[in-house]
Amino acid sequence: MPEKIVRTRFAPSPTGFQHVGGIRTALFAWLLARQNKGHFILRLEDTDKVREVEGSADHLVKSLHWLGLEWDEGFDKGGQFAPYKQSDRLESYKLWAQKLIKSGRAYADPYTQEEVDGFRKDCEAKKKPFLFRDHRPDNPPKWDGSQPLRFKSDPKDRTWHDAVMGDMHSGAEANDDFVLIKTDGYPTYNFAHIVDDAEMDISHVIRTQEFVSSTPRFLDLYEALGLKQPVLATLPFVMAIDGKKKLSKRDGAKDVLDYAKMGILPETMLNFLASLGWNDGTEQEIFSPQELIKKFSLERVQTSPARFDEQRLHWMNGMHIRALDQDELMKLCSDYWPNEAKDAGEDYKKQVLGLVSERLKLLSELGELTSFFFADPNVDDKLKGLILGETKLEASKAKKFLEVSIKTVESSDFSVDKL
RNA sequence: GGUCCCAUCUUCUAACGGUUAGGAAUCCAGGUUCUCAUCCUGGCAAUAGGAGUUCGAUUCUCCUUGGGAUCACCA
Repeated sequence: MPEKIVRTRFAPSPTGFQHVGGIRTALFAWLLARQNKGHFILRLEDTDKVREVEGSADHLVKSLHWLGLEWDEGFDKGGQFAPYKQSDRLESYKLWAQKLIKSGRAYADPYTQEEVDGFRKDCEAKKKPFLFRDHRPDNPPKWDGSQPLRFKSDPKDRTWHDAVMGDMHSGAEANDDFVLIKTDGYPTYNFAHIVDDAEMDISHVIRTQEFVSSTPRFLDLYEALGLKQPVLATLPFVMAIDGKKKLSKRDGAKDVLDYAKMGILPETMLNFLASLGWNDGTEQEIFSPQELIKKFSLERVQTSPARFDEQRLHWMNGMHIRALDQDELMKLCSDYWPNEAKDAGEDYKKQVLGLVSERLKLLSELGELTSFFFADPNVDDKLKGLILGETKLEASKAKKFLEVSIKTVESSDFSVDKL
């Protein structure tokens, strides 16, 4: 039997920029696909029209391009299972929904929003967990799209295997009747991603921990739809610097392209993100993208969360900068020269770069590190006046200026305290 | 509150049930380099707590504690 081809996907929703946590998920999915000569698919999960942010898709494409995480099929370039944008796939979801209705596994939710909220509050007051299925209507109306379509869950104990987390289990409480199709006609994530993964023949679903608690529902849905479940791989969170919360935009996570602006190299970012939750078991710390592809394995992914430590990122960037040859570095630096250097010749700049490349951690440091190579220093007139009694500094006087300065410094008590 | 996940230095992490618990970032002390940086040497620093299994537990089991996630017509 031929080994099934590995097909992984990255499926963000267009709600703004990509932060490094999301990118790490993309990276691991990409690594797995590349390692197995499989396909990496970029899908856009744009079913929440309220949260959608203009320009997100372009920004996403730009971010992945910068990192070199190229995809084989995607919402912007098509492919065998196009379209790859959920809002273009509504017919598919309706078809699968009809199947569920026919088999008695989906029903129209007859309640108003207020009624459901009432049920919920009731349970809260009684300190009981709220389960929609306790309010399942006996004779639901025929679904006409004006009501939410709900999944009729099959609550039971479930066990499953996660390629990273190992054996997992959950009780029947984890299953409930969730919404499949909203009243705006769009499917929910819970429904849409299952349908898409199946139709796009995704072999490995890689995502972060927040979905663990919904996994029993996904399993329920696979069963009801008669679909084979893909390999599930759950990644630990990338935590914010303070280590208290998963990294998120709300708590100040940075746009991955901000790191590009700072002069973090893409290979540094990939290396660093890979090191957050994965290592090859040796003491090697610096990996090229090619080495990552070769050595990555889901089995060696951690189960515990890691913090995003920028200090370590900067160190790693220095290591990657030093691994470049001067010509490559020269090319990358082109946007980072100080204003003073705009009239300087390439050869001169190259020499300057040679002098500072050893100490560069971020390309954006190039300006302050080199500006004095391109401009005469600005000597404070007041200081000159103080020492020489005059403010004009000609070549003949410069020597005297320095001599006096040295004497002044030497004769003073040049100690930390005095300073 | 229900359900679920997690737990080694400050941080990222290594350790077939047997190691003086290793490496890396940071910090400190030296050395090399006319400065800085690079580089080299050394140092500080951890198995959350308690039971159990075992000749032996960072590793397996249970409890406690702590942290996190999720309980939406968001993903």
